Amino acid sequence: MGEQKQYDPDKYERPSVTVDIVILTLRESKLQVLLIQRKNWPYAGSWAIPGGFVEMNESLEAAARRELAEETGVDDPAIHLEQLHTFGDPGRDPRMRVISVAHMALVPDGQLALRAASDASDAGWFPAYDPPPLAFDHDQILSCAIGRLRSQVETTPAIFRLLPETFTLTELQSAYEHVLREDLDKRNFRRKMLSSDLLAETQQLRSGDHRPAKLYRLQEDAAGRHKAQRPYP
Amino acid sequence: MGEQKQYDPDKYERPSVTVDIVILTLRESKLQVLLIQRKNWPYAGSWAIPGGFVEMNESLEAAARRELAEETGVDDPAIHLEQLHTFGDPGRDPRMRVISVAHMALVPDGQLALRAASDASDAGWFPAYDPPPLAFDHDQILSCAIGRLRSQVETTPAIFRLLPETFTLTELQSAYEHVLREDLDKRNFRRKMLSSDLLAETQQLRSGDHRPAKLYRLQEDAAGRHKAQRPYP
DNA sequence: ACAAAAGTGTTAATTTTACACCCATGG
DNA sequence: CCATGGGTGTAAAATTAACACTTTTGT
Repeated sequence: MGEQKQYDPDKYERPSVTVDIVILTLRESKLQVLLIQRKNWPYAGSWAIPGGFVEMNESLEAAARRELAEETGVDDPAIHLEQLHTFGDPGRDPRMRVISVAHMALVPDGQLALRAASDASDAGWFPAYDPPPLAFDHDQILSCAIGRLRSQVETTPAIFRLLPETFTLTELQSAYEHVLREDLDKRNFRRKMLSSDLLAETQQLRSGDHRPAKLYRLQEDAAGRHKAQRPYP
Repeated sequence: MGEQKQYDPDKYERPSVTVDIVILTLRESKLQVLLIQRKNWPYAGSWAIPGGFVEMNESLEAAARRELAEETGVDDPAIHLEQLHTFGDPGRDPRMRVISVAHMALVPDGQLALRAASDASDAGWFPAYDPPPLAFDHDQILSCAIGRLRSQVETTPAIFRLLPETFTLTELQSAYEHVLREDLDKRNFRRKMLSSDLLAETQQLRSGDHRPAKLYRLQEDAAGRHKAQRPYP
C-alpha cells in the first residue's frame, strides 16, 4: 500500500485473512463444486466453501494451493488456480472480522482423493448451478466463481483445465455446454474448434459402445495464445 | 471463510490489510493516474498509488471510497469504483506483512480538488501508460488496473465513467482511442455508437472554434444493457 | 439389422472493415 | 476565403448461424 503516515501498525486492530477456494470440476457431465459440511457454530450443518487462514510467511496463492491440497489431495502446480475477489464486509463472519480472498480452482475429474479435512464432518461434490444453501456469504463467492469461469471459458482455453489430457470433440462440446448452459451446434462447434489451432489430434481412438471417436489433446503451445481470441463461441 | 477447526484466531499472527486505489482519469486527452510521492523509508522519493489501512468496522469498498475522498476530494457514490485484485506476497512491504486489496476508480476530469494527503509531500497526475518508477509492487497494480480498464471498456460502457455528462462523438472516440491505444475509424465508430442504443442525443451543441458538434449523453438505462459480452469481477 | 454416437458442407444473414469527400463555423 | 474539426455512405470480406444426412461400431 502506498500511504506513508508514520503509522504505528500495532495501534491498528487487524482483521483475520483467509483464502476460500471454489473447487470446480466436471463430473457426470455436470459442473460440480466441492463443499464441506460445517459442524460448529455458526451455520452448523450448512455446506461451505473450503478455506483457511493465510499464514504469515506464505503468499495468497501458496495458501490457496495448500488448502486445495488439504481438501482434495491435489498438489500440482499445473492445476488452474486463480484469484477471484476479496470479500471483507464486517459481519460476514459473526465470530470476528474475517477478510477472505476467494479463489477458483479447476480440476479435471479423475482420481481426486477427496479426503475430508479434519475439521469437516463431510465433504462432497454438488451441482455448481444448483447448490445446497451455503454458509456465510458463500453463495456470492460461488456465483462469482461461476461468472468468472464462464467468462474465462468464452475467452480463453480454460475449459481444458476441466478435462482429462485427451478427450473427444463430443466430450469437449459437452463441457462447453454444461459450463455455459447453452446448446451448441455440433457442426459449427467442430469446424470452429478444428480451425482454432488449439487442438492436436492424437493417433488414438476412444472405443466405446459405438463408433470410436478420435481423441484430441490441447496443443502444446496453446497456453500462450490464451488471451488471444475466443475459442468458442 | 469456510474452515471450521476450533481455531483460536488469536493464536494466529494477523497481517495488516490495506486498500490501494488506482485513480484514473482522462486529462489532456491522455489516460492519467494519480500518484503520491513518498517521503519516508521505504521507497522515499518514489511515487506510489494512494492507499491506507482498512478499519475494523468498514467494508473494503467503504475503505476505498474513504481513501478516494481523502486523496481527491471526490466523495460521490456515482464514481465508478471496483475491486481489482489482492496483492499479498510476504515481503512486498519491507516493514511488515501487508495484504493490499487493489481497487480502480474512474473519475471524470473536472474540478478534482487534488488535495495531497497529509502524509504525501506531493500528489499529481501521471501518464498511466508511461508512469514514473513506482514504489512497492505498484507497477503490477497499475498494470492490473489498466488491463482491467481496457477489458471493461471493450465490453461495458465503462468509458463513460471517464467522461463528463455530455460529450461529442469525437470526444468519445478520442477517449476510446486513448484508453485502448489504437486508432478507430471515424465513420465506423460513429455508426456503431449511434446504433448501439447507448447514447441519447441532447439538444445542445458544443460551440468551439469550428463547426459546432452535437452533444450526447449516456442513455439513462444503459448501465445494464452493454453487459452482453464479458462479465468480470 | 438396428441402435447409438461419430462425423461431415452449403447457404443465408450479420458483422466488420476499408475508404474520401462535403459541411458549418470562426477568424 | 480559408483553416479546422464535424459529419456522412457504400461495397467487399469475414464471421456466424441455420440446418440433415451418412458412417462406423457393438449388440
